[in-house]
Amino acid sequence: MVPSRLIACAEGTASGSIYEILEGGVIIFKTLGDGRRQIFDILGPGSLIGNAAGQTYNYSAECLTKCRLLKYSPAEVAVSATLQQRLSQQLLRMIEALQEHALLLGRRTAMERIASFLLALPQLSIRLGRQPGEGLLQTALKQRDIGDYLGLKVETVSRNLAILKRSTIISTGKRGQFRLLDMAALQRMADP
Amino acid sequence: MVPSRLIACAEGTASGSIYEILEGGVIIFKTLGDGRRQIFDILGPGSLIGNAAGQTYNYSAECLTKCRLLKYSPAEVAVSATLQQRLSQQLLRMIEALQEHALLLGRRTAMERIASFLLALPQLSIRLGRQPGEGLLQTALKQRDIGDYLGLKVETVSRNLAILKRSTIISTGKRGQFRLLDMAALQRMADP
DNA sequence: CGGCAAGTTGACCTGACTCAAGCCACGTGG
DNA sequence: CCACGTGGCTTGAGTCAGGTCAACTTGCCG
Repeated sequence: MVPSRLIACAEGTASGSIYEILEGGVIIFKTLGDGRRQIFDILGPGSLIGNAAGQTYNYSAECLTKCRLLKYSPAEVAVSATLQQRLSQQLLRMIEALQEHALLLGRRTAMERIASFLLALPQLSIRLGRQPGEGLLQTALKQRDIGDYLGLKVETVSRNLAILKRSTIISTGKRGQFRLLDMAALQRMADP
Repeated sequence: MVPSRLIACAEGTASGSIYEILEGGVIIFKTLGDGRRQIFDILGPGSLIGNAAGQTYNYSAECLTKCRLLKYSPAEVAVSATLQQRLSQQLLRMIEALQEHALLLGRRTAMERIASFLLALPQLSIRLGRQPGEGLLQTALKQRDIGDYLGLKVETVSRNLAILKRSTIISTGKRGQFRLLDMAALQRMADP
């Protein structure tokens, strides 16, 4: 068991072992030379990180919060049928998510992206941890992270959230807390 | 063996069987309600289409040109170890490609996208079929397709290609033919 | 209470989109 | 073989969504 705070694995690192998230949230991303960052997946407890077959990590992973990871060695992976089963299931889920995300990044407007994100929050929130209360969604993502996930700048995220708040489609509590007041409206804004 | 011209499988169609491309090129994409289209992969001979384990196709595939496909039934897939091996290899390749593509769509400028695309053309061109001559790259993609692949409009693609031509970094022949004259410059433009 | 990181807001800028017109390549039929 | 039609490419002018820059506020921790 590996308790970890920050970088789980850097781009280009030799792989083979995989990690299971026991607690906490992890973001999967790539960075460009000049610091531009694109997050393409957000994982929670139960998810596996690292490609068993692959030779090197082609991406970076970082814990959003303190989290507990369980490490499986290549040898362990090789003999465990259930582990392999889970890995390939997760691969499929990841492909599906990435395809949807590519559509979002390539073809949706800022507001459509924000609305999609908010609609996806409930599942994400569940995956990432405790909900603090009825309908109140908690996320460890900072607005910069949300921006890097949606291919937008912080200011754009903040502005669009402000618009949604002003039209009482959502409301916000403390840091990273959202409440979806009008799902139908969000749905309408997310999908043309 | 299934000779096919157009739609290979529509979004939401029940799956189970997979296809191998014997000849021709296939694009993998999703479309938004109002027609916005995002292409996320371009496949050539040797590639497999369709997720074996999945229940439904969550994307569309379309032949770029006349092409020949080989169909495997779910039963065939179930018993063939080599087929399963190839499938999971391709899954990994696809994830890697999708991640790189998400970075491109979310964080790169139009010119960076075009340059990246041109640099990737040689492999793509090989995958998709014959090269007509020394250094001359042929693609069945129309500029609209390139745009839909890179998350850009046709006009933007055309304009940026024009800039590259004017600076003699590339030259173009007939429909869909490119010649890369200054790879180093492209490299510089693609990666910051 | 102080200090710092995160979020908000305004003013301005610009890269990519939109709209529109014209051009070119290619296939078809006379 | 050429005239014509059509779909794809090019180019210009103008617009606008989202980025940039900068100041200010808020929340969070000691």
